Amino acid sequence: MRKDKVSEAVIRRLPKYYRYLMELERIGVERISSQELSKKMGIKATQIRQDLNCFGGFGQQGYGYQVKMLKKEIKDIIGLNREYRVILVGAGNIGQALANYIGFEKEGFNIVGIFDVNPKLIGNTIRSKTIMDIDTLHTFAKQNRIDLCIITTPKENAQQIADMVIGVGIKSIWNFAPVDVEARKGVFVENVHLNDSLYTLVYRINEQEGMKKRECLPAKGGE
Amino acid sequence: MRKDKVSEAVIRRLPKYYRYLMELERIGVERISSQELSKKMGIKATQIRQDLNCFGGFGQQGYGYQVKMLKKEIKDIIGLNREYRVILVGAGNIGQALANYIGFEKEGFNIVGIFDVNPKLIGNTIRSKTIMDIDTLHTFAKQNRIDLCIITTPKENAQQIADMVIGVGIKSIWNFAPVDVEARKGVFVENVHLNDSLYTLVYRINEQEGMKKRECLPAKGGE
DNA sequence: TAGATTGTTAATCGATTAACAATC
DNA sequence: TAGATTGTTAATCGATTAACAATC
Repeated sequence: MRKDKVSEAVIRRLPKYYRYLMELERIGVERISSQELSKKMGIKATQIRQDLNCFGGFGQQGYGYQVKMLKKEIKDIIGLNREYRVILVGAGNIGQALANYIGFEKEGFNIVGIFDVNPKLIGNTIRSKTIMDIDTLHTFAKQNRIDLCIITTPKENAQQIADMVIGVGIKSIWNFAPVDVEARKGVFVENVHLNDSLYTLVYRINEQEGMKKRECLPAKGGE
Repeated sequence: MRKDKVSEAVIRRLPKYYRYLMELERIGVERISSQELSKKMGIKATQIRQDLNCFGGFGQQGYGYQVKMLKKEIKDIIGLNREYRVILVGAGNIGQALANYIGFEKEGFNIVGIFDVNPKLIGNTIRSKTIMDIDTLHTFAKQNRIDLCIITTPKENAQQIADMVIGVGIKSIWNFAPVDVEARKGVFVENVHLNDSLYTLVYRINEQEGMKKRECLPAKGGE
């Protein structure tokens, strides 16, 4: 049965389920129990069942889950059963990489406009899409239905771009600039923060080394 | 006082603190209270104090925190007070974007080797670093001290590359391939999963729309 | 039917938040 | 000193996990 509110933690796990189910389907697995899936994914079976039951009872007692069906369900739940019209603002390193990445297109994300300020980039094409002058963004966004805006500008411009595209009615922003883009209620922002990701990794490296040197653990019994 | 174990949640917030403190220092703010910082960051003041006290008492009662000092402390805690020698495997779209991004270099991450299988890429240079044949990776990694390996290969090769670099003693992996790279204890892996990030964003878009259509909320009192 | 495995309730665990004494 | 704000303990909240009845 459906839960009244799906927690952030569950939402974050949905794409992971999708990923594993895609792979299982690809290698021809027909059914899987929460137990088996648990072992593969490294999370508890009971959590899997709990998570899935936020959206419906997709399994069958004594049998498990049909991989194909469950994958399809999760695909629908995430919203990958439709197409998305995407614009990308900032055609630098990361912008170009994302525009070139065909994985997104395969899942229904179509880049319909690429924008930049740099005159050297304007007019160039990425996968047959012309990079347009950022001054034309406002008009373009008004004239075309756009579902999602990717921001890959320097951090100084990110919020300004966000405000502008929100102003013309765009409801979701995938931000790669290293600032937290803010938006009014009803607009969805996902801040990626690659730096942060790297730093947590680096923290762990040093945490271990630090243990020895710093002796920061209050001795808690023997060991 | 230092906590015996710093939770994952706290670790994930450290780079965010660092980011905000960098900005505060840049714009010339000398001191800040947990209350003010709370407002800026959108997290509770009490959580900030709780978090910081995992590592030490950096504040002063009745005054707050010295921005410069606290930034320095967090920088040290994360481990950004030293240099890292990095190799990058997979010089495709994302690999090139990361190799070109100077932000990492500024924080002490030096790319000392770039590798690919593609003969068309091998020999090319990215920021004056030559792309080398992946067959030379094993020898290279043995002969050079390397702190971190960035994997930007297709998903099919990611685990294999990981196993190899772990085999020659590399202790941390920043993986961009859309699979969960596994590693033995003592090796740190950060799986980035850009797709997952996009999908959670997309989920939110549809969640809202879904509300109306599906009527999945059990009516809980009025409204 | 017997065996397996789900869906779901209840218990546990951990993280966030409130409250306040300590102290600058 | 009085006011401000930390550091820290205790309370709350939410997420994970265990347990088991339901059922295929």
